[in-house]
Amino acid sequence: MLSEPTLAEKPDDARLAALAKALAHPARLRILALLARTPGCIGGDIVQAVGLAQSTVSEHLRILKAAGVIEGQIDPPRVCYALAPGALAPLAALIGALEAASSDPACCVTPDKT
Amino acid sequence: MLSEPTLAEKPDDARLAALAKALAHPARLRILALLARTPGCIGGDIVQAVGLAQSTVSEHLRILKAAGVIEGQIDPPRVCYALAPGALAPLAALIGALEAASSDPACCVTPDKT
DNA sequence: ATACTACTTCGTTGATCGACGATATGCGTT
DNA sequence: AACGCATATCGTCGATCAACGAAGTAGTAT
Repeated sequence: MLSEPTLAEKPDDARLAALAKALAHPARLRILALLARTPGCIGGDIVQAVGLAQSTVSEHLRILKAAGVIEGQIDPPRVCYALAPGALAPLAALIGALEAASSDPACCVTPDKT
Repeated sequence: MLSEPTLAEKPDDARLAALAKALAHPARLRILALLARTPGCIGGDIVQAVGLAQSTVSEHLRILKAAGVIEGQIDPPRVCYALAPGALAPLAALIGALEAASSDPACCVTPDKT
């Protein structure tokens, strides 16, 4: 008998949660904003702009790369980072759907008790 | 002398990061999806749909409320939950801007070395 | 008053995160 | 070969997260 899918049966949720987690730190948002206005940023420039230790920034960049949000092209000894096209589209679609649903005026209709 | 703002001087980043963090768990995404298609959900229904312990779901609901993503209307002894209109608009705007920037073909232009 | 329901909070546990300095790695230059 | 540069990784520490069962809280019904 088929039951309603549990949490573990919705891989999309885990993927979207991972995307959201990549954005869930101010430093990573700052890095993304920098890459948005300066395509092709060098790691050292990012370290300067963010104001954290080089190893910390490197870790944040690693997290963003692992989530597929940015790409890094090696130009030894530097790495040239850029936003990955379309990487956030699934999250954009999710949030768009939630925003559309939240505008529905039928929220919180309490059942008639008479 | 004014320097480039550091991380701590961009409160928007922290707020947007907090919004993203609220979405950074599959269970919370599942709850939001449920509320999107069933406005006005009772806590007990959410517990059944998510498949976690009641106290765990309560904690996730608390996190979503604290982030302002959902609202809860008390109808004793139940609570009626719904998506908060416009709560994710700032995150939608951020992601939209990043997506627009990532489509820019000027990515990773390496400086001419001659 | 008590009993029940639904939800919130607490305490615990193990896992994960984010900061850093120190160190390792890979590449190009000399 | 050695050196320098830029980046990646490691180890550590304190903080935070997410799961649970148990206990607490608030409102309603009897």
